[in-house]
Amino acid sequence: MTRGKSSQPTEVELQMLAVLWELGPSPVREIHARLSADKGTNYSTTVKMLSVMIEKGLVKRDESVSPHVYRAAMTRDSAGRQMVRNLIDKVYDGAAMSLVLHALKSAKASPEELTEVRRLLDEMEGR
Amino acid sequence: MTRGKSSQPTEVELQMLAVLWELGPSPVREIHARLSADKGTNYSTTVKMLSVMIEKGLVKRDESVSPHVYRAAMTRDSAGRQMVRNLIDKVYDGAAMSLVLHALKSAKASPEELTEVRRLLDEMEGR
DNA sequence: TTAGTGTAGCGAACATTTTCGCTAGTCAAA
DNA sequence: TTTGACTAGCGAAAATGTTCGCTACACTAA
Repeated sequence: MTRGKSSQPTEVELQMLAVLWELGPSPVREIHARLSADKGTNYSTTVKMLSVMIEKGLVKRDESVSPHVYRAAMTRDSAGRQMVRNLIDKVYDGAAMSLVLHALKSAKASPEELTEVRRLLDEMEGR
Repeated sequence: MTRGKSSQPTEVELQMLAVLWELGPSPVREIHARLSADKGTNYSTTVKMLSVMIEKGLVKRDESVSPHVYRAAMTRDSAGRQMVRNLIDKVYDGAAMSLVLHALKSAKASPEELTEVRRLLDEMEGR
């Protein structure tokens, strides 16, 4: 039971979560449809992955309805925040701004979004 | 389906790279010293990891000197950019700004850094 | 009832990553 | 030359992650 480490979702787990974030709570069938579309994996694989993820607490399941309904245990935002924090620590050695710059450069942002970033900057500078 | 494969460094590989980025080109001995300090792994493990990473092209080795000298094949910046791009795709579904906002929020930025971000924003808005 | 269809789960094969034991080469001090 | 310390590398075990085959149960149309 030496659990306790808040490990990041693995590659496939993340793929799974992405589907769930996109579809919202769904039965295996639908999740699998999306997954097999770009990976061609077996239905059993999807079921198994889901069950592994339940054990890890990454997804929740509603068993009260006929085809059980699965949903992501965390929102896209909170997973994102967690992974950003992780990336900042591991790669940028805590220098979050480096990551911000990289992200900005790899983006095609709308004016509204840029305005939002600007607003947050103002806030941080205490204006 | 041509799926581009940009296999990200694994957990331990990233840890290794981080040490290399911090120390600069170094012999195994020094790399191992850092690593075992926070992981307690064996010397052989460090050597092996390094050799695996050479095969994957993640590190380079200078064999012309007595204790061979290893260095990261990519800079912290370029690895960072790659991983940011990956994170944006996988988690934020292409919405880079969401990541920027998360990163900003988890940061304690210096005025200089904020100014730099602002400058980049101006540039992007074509001012 | 029975055949057929969709859902759930288990255990094991397989793949990849991480760890280490053991062997061997080099170099220099005794 | 022998010994001991350090360096390098190989192969395989251990750990983790991914895939699937096979079984079983529930439901419903005939």
